[in-house]
Amino acid sequence: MTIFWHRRDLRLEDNAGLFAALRKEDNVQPIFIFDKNILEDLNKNDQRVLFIHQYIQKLKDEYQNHGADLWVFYGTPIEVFQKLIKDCTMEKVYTNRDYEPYAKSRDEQIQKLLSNNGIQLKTLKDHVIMEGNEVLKSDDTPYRVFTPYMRQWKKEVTAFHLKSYPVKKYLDNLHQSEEPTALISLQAMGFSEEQTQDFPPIQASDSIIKDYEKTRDIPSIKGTTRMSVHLRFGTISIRELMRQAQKNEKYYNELIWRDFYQMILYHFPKTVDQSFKPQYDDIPWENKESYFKAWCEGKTGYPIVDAGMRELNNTGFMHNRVRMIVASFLTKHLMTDWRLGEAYFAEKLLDYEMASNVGGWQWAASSGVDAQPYFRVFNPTSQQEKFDSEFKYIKKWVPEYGTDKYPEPIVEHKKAREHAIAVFKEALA
DNA sequence: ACGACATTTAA
DNA sequence: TAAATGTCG
Repeated sequence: MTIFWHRRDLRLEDNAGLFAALRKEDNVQPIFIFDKNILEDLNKNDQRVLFIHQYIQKLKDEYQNHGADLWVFYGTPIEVFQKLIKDCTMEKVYTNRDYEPYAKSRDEQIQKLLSNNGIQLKTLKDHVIMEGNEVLKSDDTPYRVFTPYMRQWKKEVTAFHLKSYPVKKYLDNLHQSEEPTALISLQAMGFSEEQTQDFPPIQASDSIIKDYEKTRDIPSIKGTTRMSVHLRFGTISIRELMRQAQKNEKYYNELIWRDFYQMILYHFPKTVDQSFKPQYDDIPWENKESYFKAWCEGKTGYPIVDAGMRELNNTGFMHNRVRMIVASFLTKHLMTDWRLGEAYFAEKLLDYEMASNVGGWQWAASSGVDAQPYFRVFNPTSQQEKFDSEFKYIKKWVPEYGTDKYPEPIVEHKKAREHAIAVFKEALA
């Protein structure tokens, strides 16, 4: 028997690792593990667990339509594989590569366990178009600036990189099972079954892609594809989306940003909690609790910031333009450590992707790769005038804006800006 | 038996 | 896309 291990690739179609397993082996048994190491740190109403559970059910149904079954486990990966090694005879395990620090160490451990038992672990590229070491500078070191990276990426990409893996042709090689196993319930894992947030459909709208550059920065309209959560959990294939994105270069480039940040996290895993530019770890963040609380609750007195934070708190999503505004506000106006903001997003965002989130926060804090310079501070008022001039987005999330119930600004823009620039300048001198 | 061209395949 | 394989006169 050959095991195929689903992780952040919760789909049958155009799945690199599943394709490789099915083409080269027969008797392929797919599995998924609800990983206790990850789940134990989450709130019990975490909507991501619900999202995964729903798509696992769908995957299981799809496998069953082909006479097979998805085995779903609840435990740590090590425990689960120890049990699998005991219970069935397997020669190989296939899976798709994951570039996050936890995933890398988990996979190293599993590889050791397997090889001690004479089992091979085969990993494939699936989550990105170009992997960490595929697009390098001429001196073979990784790019640190997006634009030259993107140029080189485009030079190297071929139609073949974007081609779908025809998994369907080989589904006969799935291990056939007469009676399907039950799917563990959310309740049994200590999670709520109540869906309080909407999950976007797996469908990038063609009209959104076509008009992307005209509408993507306006948070009051549906101008972005909302594919992030599906890319995060692999319910859509990046290759398929990239092919669609070819219709609009701006959108296509945004997806290259995703490869870029995945590549950066792969090469520089320390950036998860350390500044990419080390001197930025000397910045004396003020981390004033009342400011952070006001930011989290959307009560800063800056309506575009507050609207964003309330959208996040209510829906698990925030429009990308507004993510940049609130991140700049927290790190610069409120002089709060970007790690606190990053952690808050990590807790709240349905589409949370470590590589992009860390990259984005370090960009805002000016500490990252290709970051904005520290003296450039978003002006929340002019951002609002530019991107929500009619207060549509603000009115939706901050209905009391303009009444006496709405708070006064907790900091004054000009003073906060000058203060931040002075502190950054001194710390970096 | 050969080159020109078409089709398939690779991961 | 580029290499390998297939088809045809």
